[in-house]
Amino acid sequence: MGYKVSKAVVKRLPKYYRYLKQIKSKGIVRVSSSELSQITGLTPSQIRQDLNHFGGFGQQGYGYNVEELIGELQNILGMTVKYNAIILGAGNIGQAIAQYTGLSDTKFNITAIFDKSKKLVGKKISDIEVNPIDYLEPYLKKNDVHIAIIAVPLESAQELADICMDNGVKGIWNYAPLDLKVREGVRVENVHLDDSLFTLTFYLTNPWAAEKK
Amino acid sequence: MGYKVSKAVVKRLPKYYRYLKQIKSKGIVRVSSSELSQITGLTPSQIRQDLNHFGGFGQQGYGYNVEELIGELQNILGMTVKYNAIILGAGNIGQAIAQYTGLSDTKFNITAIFDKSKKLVGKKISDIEVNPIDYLEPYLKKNDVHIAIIAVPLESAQELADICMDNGVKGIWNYAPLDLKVREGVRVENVHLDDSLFTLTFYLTNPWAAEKK
DNA sequence: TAGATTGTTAATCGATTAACAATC
DNA sequence: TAGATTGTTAATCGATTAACAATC
Repeated sequence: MGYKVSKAVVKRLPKYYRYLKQIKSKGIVRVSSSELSQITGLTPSQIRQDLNHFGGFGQQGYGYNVEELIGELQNILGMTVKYNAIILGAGNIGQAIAQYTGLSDTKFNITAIFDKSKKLVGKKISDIEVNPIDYLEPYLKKNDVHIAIIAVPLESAQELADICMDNGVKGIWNYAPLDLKVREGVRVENVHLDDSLFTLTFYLTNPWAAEKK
Repeated sequence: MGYKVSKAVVKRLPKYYRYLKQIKSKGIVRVSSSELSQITGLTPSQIRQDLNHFGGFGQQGYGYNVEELIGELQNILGMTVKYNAIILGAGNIGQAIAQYTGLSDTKFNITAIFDKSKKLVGKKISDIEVNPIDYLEPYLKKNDVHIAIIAVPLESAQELADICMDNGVKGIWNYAPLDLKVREGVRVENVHLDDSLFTLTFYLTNPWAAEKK
């Protein structure tokens, strides 16, 4: 703890969390790295290595306490921190995110939604009213917003991201199909849906390329 | 061509495609690996290595012809192959995918949408009528469906995926927050939205972990 | 032709896996 | 205590980067 962690490790953490929750729902109290290996498909070594980046959560001869490990992962993943987020773009994607209920064991908090379309402004999406996009900047100045979720078309994405970054936003969850340019200290996570589809059609088209693992 | 390609390489291909389209729209005709390096942030070496998995598309002393390389990437990524896809789940995510216009330079083709909710059945989403989920199996038997897009809740995802795989579907684009179990020869691409969000909150919560690259 | 830039091999770096001593 | 399983170091594997000869 306190040193760099490779992106490969970070991307596996939510996966551990997901499987542990599943295990817990079956009433299982303890789990070993080799049991986790069987259900996740990762190696026991890798699982132990990954977790040990953040602390020794296991116990020799016993394994890991499921509930305890879930708690640790919630801390590690920032699920216990209150983050205020706003959604830019109230189209299907924006609405889907606003209505997504899977974040209920999280302190993640959507405080406002903005859209430029007059048709959508004023509409309520899971109890949050859609604001005109002009209100974005004043809103950011008045409120403490940590994360901006960008669900607008390609054209306006960078411009809106800039406004957010100019006003203290430190994390961007980007659904627009481009790589946003961000300043030092700001973190972007991209959800490039079409990239993902193309990797699928790639493998269907080139079965010979079939990945080693 | 004809041997295994690592997943890391495959994931960069759509990125190349995206940047090349952008370059082309600026009227640029040729590009070198070092120019591509500057705009993508990847190294020239890596770009040349990646492309050479699929053929020698460049020319010494010249670089790459932008339009030609775009064409090659379209072939490689399967954009020139006609794939029939169906969407399972007509909620926000399903609708967003059905309405997404970014696939226009693709032969990718959404032929049907299914949902279990009576409220949605019969509704038209970009000219495609939503069918009841019971029609899924007969539809698959009658039509040639290559890809199933799973945009249903966690609970029904695996069951529906099984029906699809039993009836010839070879690719699954999965939006449900679980890792689907698939049989030999079937390819899944997961879009785990919450995993993505958690990697974002992870970095905001643990700035010391800030990724090397 | 000379200059530029590729394609490709070799060197380096980092991530995964294996092994094992520590210990519950 | 004996058995199990971790935490952690060492070995292996694979991916990235560097270098350079081939060639347009």
